[in-house]
Amino acid sequence: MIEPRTLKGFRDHLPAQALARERILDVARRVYRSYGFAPIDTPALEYLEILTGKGSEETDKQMYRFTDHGGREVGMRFDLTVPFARFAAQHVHDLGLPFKRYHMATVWRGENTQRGRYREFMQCDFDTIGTTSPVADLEMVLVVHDLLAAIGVGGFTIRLNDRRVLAGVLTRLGLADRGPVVLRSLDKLGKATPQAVAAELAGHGVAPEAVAALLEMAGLAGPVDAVLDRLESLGGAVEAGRQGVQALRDITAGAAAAGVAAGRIAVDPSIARGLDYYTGIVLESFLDDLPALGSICSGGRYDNLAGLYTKQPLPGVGASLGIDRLLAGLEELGRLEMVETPAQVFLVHFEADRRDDYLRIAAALRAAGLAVEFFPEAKRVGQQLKLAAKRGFPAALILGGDEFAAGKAQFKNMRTQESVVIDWHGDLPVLVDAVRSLITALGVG
RNA sequence: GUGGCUAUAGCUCAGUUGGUUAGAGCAUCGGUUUGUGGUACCGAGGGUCGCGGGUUCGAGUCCCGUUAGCCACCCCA
Repeated sequence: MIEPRTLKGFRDHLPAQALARERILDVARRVYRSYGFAPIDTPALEYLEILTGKGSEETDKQMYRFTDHGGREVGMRFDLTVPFARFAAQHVHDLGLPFKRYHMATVWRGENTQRGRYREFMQCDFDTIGTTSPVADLEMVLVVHDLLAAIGVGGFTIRLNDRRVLAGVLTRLGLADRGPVVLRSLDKLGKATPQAVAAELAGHGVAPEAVAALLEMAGLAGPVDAVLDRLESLGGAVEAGRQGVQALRDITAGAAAAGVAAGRIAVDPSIARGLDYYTGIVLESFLDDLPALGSICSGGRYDNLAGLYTKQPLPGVGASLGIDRLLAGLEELGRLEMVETPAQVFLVHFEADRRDDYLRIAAALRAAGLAVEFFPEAKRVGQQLKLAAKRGFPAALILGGDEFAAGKAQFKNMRTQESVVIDWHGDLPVLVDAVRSLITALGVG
């Protein structure tokens, strides 16, 4: 016997999880489309040279790579941004600018696993390229907001920052050339204590007064306007800093104008984002009830997406929903509805010799847009209902010899165990209409 | 990739200083009930104690390795 098992960091998805996942994907698709983002897809496998060199050495090390049967060096995509850069460089002429796309697909990273961190996971990216308009930045924030609200994740906070604010403060502190190191340390705030981060900064040779200024900046919290005013005085003397603060003012004001509740958005100067290619606004979002999970949706603005593949400058802004991390979080919070069937009606197989009647009824219900499962065996009714209950069916339709004789049917609400008798006189459309309205009344139509 | 913790039935766990045929609850399946599920009663299946090696008269229990999970670093969704 071969032991059935899966690779470290790779998982099976059982119906309850897979249904929850598909539901979120449906919501994401709907929200992205509602802003005009169009779907694209790219291959899972690319030439190695396309994928390497864009990220850090770290990502190169984490990439799954091999030599294919034709002797080509290939790699599996580890995010959706790099393939999109290649895609954009290759197809700009057909796309026209600005171009908005969404891409929901699996990516692979050979790194160590942890809760909400796997080696195979799905990302749901959306980006707008070919425009530097602040409207596109604002739209990114709005999409993230609508997305998390529509998924129903509970309380969440979108944390905003702007790379230029950081740059301004760093320049004023004489640390402009130490950017990456300093930002990486500041990015740990929230996970590590301020003292630990201060010690780390000092270890990098940052002067004590600069450490104090950086920690004050990163620790700023509270009302958006107050934070922005303080940031202005910390880094506004430098042009980049001034621009960054202004951009954040624009976006927070625009979000409010678009109807986003004030508490959903915060300006958090400690948000730096590891990836170096962000140049303007950066964003991370957290579940209020599980901030330790990390960001479930992150993004930002970049100056030039595809510089490696084309001379045409392609600025853009976009974000990515980490659906697997989000699912891990929602499951931990007990906020996932664990239903094991996508169907609405369980049709009990009561009398074996009535098989064709059942098939006719099921077909008519399906034609009316209802999802119906017809049990394949004429087993005991109790057993069939037990299975239906376990699977989470909202309703069961029961027709035995008595019902057929009287031209009736039992519609059973599986949650309350209450039955309604439908009098359909053997007239199929009447039965279909009755079932459909009962399903609608249950709120699962 | 580095370090720490963990690993007994599908799940949650018990298992006395190493000592005979490894237990419980829940879940599953069958029956009480050839027409009605989450309760009750009866019964059944299911474990080479993650895997491999070592110490020992004897290992679920001790040691080493390995695989997987969790946590921290790193990085990130």
